[in-house]
Amino acid sequence: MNDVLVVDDDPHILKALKITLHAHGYTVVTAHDGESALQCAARHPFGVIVLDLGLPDIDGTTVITRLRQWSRVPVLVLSARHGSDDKVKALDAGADDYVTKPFGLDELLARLRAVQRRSIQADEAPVVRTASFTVDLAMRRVTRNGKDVRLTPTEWGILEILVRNPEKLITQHQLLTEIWGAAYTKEANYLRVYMAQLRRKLEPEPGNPRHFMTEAGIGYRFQP
Amino acid sequence: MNDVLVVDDDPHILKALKITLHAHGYTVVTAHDGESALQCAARHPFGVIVLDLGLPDIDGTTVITRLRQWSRVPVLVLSARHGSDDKVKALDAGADDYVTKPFGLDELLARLRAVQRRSIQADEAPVVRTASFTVDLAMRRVTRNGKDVRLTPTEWGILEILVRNPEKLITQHQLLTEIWGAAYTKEANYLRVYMAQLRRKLEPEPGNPRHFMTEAGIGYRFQP
DNA sequence: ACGGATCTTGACGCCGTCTTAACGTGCGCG
DNA sequence: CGCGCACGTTAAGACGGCGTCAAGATCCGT
Repeated sequence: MNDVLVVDDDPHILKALKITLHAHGYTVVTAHDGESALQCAARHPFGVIVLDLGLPDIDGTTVITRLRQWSRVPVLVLSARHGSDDKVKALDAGADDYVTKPFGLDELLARLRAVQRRSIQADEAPVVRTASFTVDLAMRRVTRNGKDVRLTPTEWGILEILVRNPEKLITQHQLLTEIWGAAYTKEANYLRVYMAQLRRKLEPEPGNPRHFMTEAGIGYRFQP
Repeated sequence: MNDVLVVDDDPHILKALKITLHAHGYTVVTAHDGESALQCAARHPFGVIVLDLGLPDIDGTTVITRLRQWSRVPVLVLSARHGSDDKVKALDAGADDYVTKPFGLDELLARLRAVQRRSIQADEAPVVRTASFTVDLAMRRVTRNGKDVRLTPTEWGILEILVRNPEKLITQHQLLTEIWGAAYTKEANYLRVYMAQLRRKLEPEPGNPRHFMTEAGIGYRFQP
């Protein structure tokens, strides 16, 4: 859902936005008029659409209206016009935000984040599922076979770090400093104790871990 | 859900907004600083909050951050500062839109409509029922076995935050800062006293709580 | 000013969590 | 083959948080 569709008839702005957004981790698709923008949006589900109001073929507000007949994708409008009439029309047509040129790129990025955050919240909670248990980061809750699993604060701390970095190797040093503080980097024993408890509570076979893998001498890795 | 909370320290702007919004069908409540705004928001579910960044007591961005710890109500920020740094901070803290003064009233109204339209899907039932009691957030009333239960202001404050976030774990820190203020984050004792009172008034078995669960070392969770 | 409700504060026993240590196991390396 | 290292497992004691109660202190309406 990090795909963004940028619609503008000015090739310079288009190129600048494409480069900037790409540099910030977005996958960018561009369109230069309203019709192709609508077709693009219909063919591919974007996380957000950046739309210039001054398009050669159809009015930008019309684009929003037609888009809103079947899609709820967040739309951020760009415009050179400062007239509040245009803003009102675009927003009431279904736009989610409105930025007038010239604009700061960091402001645009912040508004993009704000607009996207809302649509994500409306859609789904940050939940991580595995074959044997489910972790709900927002609710701070772990479920296994439909039953809640009771975790102590330390257990949850470790689980959260691992689960937020799936497939990624987390060093013992990282875990120890994050949970206990920088003074405890030598207490690898703590990790062994708590990893054993986590596995006993969450793994189908605590002796043969499938989700909490240990990399000897380095750290641990969470496998969804 | 047409209630709007307007937060501004300038009484003239406050009055002007109140009149204008009221003329357009909104029910308006006003606050003149950050603390009272947060308390207002905790006691009454608003459809949208209009927040000026320049408040006398706490930074507007901080208000948003604290509000976002337990509420998803749409927030529209007003500010005299054109600097994009302020915009970025406010938006990333969780604001939904940002308008710089001076602004057109019709633009503000349009942005209000846009912000509210998005949150419609997320709107919540104002009354929460459990097996043993019923909470009406709008009426500020708790019923048990058909009888009204009398709650003190503090008891209600805690209950409301918990009930507005069903299933979700609320940290002691969140509760203490929202009810007593940021200076009381060490007084976990208060929570124990009031949780005991809430359970005595609402739980079938205060000793074996079924709805107000405590997560040792972290906080509390409301179970409908 | 008075009285009741509400909030603050302290003390106590209980229980869960953390810490720590000891022991067993598997693996690599000399 | 045996030694050492890292890891897994377990258990016991220390520690701190939690629930509970009750006694002041404070707020508020009459």
